[in-house]
Amino acid sequence: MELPPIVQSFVLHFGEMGSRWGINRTVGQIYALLYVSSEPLCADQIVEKLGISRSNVSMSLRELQGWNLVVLKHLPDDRRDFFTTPDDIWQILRTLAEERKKREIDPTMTVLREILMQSPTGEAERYAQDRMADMYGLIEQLTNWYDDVKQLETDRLATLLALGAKVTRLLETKDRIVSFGRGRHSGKKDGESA
Amino acid sequence: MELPPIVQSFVLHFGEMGSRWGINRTVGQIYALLYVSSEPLCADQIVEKLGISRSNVSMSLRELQGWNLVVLKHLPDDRRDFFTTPDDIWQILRTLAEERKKREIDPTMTVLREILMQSPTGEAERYAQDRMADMYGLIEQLTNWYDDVKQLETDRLATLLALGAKVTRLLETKDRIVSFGRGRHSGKKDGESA
DNA sequence: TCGAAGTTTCAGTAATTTCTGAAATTTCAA
DNA sequence: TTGAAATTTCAGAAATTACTGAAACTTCGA
Repeated sequence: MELPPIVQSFVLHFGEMGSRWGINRTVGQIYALLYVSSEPLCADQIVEKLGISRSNVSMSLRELQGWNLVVLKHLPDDRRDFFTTPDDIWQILRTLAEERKKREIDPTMTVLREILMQSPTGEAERYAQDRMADMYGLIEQLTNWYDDVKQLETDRLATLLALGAKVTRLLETKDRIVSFGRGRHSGKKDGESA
Repeated sequence: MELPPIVQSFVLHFGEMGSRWGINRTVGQIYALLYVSSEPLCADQIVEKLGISRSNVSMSLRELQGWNLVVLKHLPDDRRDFFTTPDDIWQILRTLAEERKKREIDPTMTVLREILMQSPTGEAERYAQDRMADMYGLIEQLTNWYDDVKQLETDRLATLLALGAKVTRLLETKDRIVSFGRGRHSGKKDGESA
């Protein structure tokens, strides 16, 4: 592997973390390399920089394309494919969230839906189904929130993030204003500060 | 495996999904089984229900304890450990978020911090470091938000979720009120509706 | 202290996943 | 068409991860 030390640490780390993130070492390394490269790279350049086989690079790039995490570029008068990652890191985040949801959550929701359609035959099944319904409900709340928030433009999303838990204070303010306008007070207590 | 069909589908699904979720098949199956069981189970009961070796159960339970995903219970006059999952599914969600952050994000932030402390020696390194700084900054925003909202009580968190992107409309309302109070108008356009 | 019940450890094996090199396929200019 | 460049496929090898059974350990009552 022939890389500047800074880049090398980053690439090796992504390789090691790969398994925790649901991708394999090579895929992680290639992604890291593309992410920190200012110019798009072709497969043979990746082979050279990472010291892995051509076929492994080919398969890993295919997998990254499956995740929509890489962008193809072409140079004039050059048949080779060149690869980069999107410049906009928020876009990368959105893609990652979408793809992980697709792989890690959607299949479970499908299975839960199927199971919840069946009628339980005994007490144990009834209890199990109730628990699964709880799980289904919670995930549904989370994914509804996600579907809602993912539509936001980046700067609004950033505002929302920066606000964090303070939003609840805002909510209380609104409650007060609204109930004042309606001539009555909400029952909520209101003691929190900074 | 001797289980009601509904429970069996659920358990097998969790086993299959395990690899995508960063746990192995057995760990996934055991967790699923405990989650849908109304009573705590001891290791031998798990062996029997899932048809796997005693030692595998022991190691997998240990791993689940490492994730803080199981609760130990004891019966009077019985030395055996019995295991369950917490009843409160929001608590499970919090634990899961915390542990995944610890395993999937924190190590990367440590590596990024270390790399960003070094001085780049050339143009390529400089570019790479800038990209890493972008990544660091984004993850920092996300984790700050997370640290903030994880403090919320469950019902407030649920309110926040239900609100979703509508929060931005609330923000605009507040902007209007505040700027009205200060005797001037914000520059933001305001055309969005339901 | 003994021994029975329960649990964990660990070396070896099984299963799975990743990676490679060689062969096959695609693409495109001449 | 032909063939050179680029890419993909895939069977098997290599590496990694998961699982088991046997032995070791722990706990606690008698």
